[in-house]
Amino acid sequence: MAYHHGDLRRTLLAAAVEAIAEHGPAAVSLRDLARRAEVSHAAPAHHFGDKAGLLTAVAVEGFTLLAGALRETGERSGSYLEMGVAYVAFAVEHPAHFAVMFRPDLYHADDPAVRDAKAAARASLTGGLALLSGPRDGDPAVAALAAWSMMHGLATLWLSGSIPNAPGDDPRELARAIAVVLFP
Amino acid sequence: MAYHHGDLRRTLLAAAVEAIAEHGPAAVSLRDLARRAEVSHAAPAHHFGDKAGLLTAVAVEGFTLLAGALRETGERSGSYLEMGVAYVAFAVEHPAHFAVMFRPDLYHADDPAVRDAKAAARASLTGGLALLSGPRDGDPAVAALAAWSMMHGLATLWLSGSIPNAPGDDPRELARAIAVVLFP
DNA sequence: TGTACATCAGTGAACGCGCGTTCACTGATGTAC
DNA sequence: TGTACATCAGTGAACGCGCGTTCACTGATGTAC
Repeated sequence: MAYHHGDLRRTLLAAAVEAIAEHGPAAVSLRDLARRAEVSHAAPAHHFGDKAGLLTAVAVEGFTLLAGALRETGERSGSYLEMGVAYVAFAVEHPAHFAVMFRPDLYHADDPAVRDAKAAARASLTGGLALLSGPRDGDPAVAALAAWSMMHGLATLWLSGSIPNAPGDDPRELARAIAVVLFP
Repeated sequence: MAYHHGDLRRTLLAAAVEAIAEHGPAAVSLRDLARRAEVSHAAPAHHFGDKAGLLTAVAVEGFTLLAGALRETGERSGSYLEMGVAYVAFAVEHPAHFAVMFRPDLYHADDPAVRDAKAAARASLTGGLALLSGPRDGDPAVAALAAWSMMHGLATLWLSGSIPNAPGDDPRELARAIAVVLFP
């Protein structure tokens, strides 16, 4: 094995995502990541400084992925409802990122990279609001918060296993069904 | 100080809620609780067995409180919408309980007491659906999931500090506003 | 009312473990000449 | 093409810390008689 790994940063990040998916963000240890990546236990600190630095990188990656998925879905489908479905799909497909992103106490939330990525995701989301067809009465900011809350809540409940009697259900289908209740 | 504390179990539970509110459920240690309660570090294990046992007790208390608040609000107001507001109010007033309740990986989710308390909360919630006035088209189970997701999502986003530009806003008011979008 | 005894809540010392952090180091890589 | 040197990624030993768990114990309480 080479002394220089080549892409240890990316490897460690992938190991972190794997570990978070298994045991949650709080249970991640730098030594465990080093073990998974088969490097010395001091190597992760070399790249990320500390645990919060590592989770910051995960959060940045998460918000960037989410922003991209939302924007892409909006452009492709032209549907705000489908953007909501994409939000839930992102959470289900990237549960580790999702778990970190909304735990700002665990990472350096004031890091410029994470602020930028978060802003991009938010811009994708609010930009999609214009796709809602027809005139709606009421504050559009309230409608946006309603939609965000609903999709975020469904994703959270699904990931925690709280939604009953739906073992085979696809969360994307559930998202679509409840989104129709909100925006018939 | 008396050798027998008298109500150490309750004291430890209160200390746990305090510690969880400060550092999250994953960061709780039995030794820290003992320190807060000013007892020997072996005492908590005597009462709860282990950390999961302690968090099980917190979850039971949380679901019981939530079930009571929902039922009481439904009976008093006769409004499904106000029950949704009460859900968010519970989360904001009992953030530690709320944080534990939906992390079943942290406690003994198959414990009968927690199953019962969870079922009671669910019964309060679904019972309130009957309060919705007027005939609604569509599956009532979908409408219930929509409402639950929305309120749960708002609570989660609020607690994580994700809702922007609303420093002085009362989350109960936000809940009421977005609930109206769902059930005009 | 008093005494003996069972029960149980809480103690405190001891253990081994995994953790984050530090630090002098070593091996690989790239660049200047 | 060859050599010298700077840079930096990763090493591995060492440290102190807080943790959960165990276990023989002790002090308080309640009950039987």
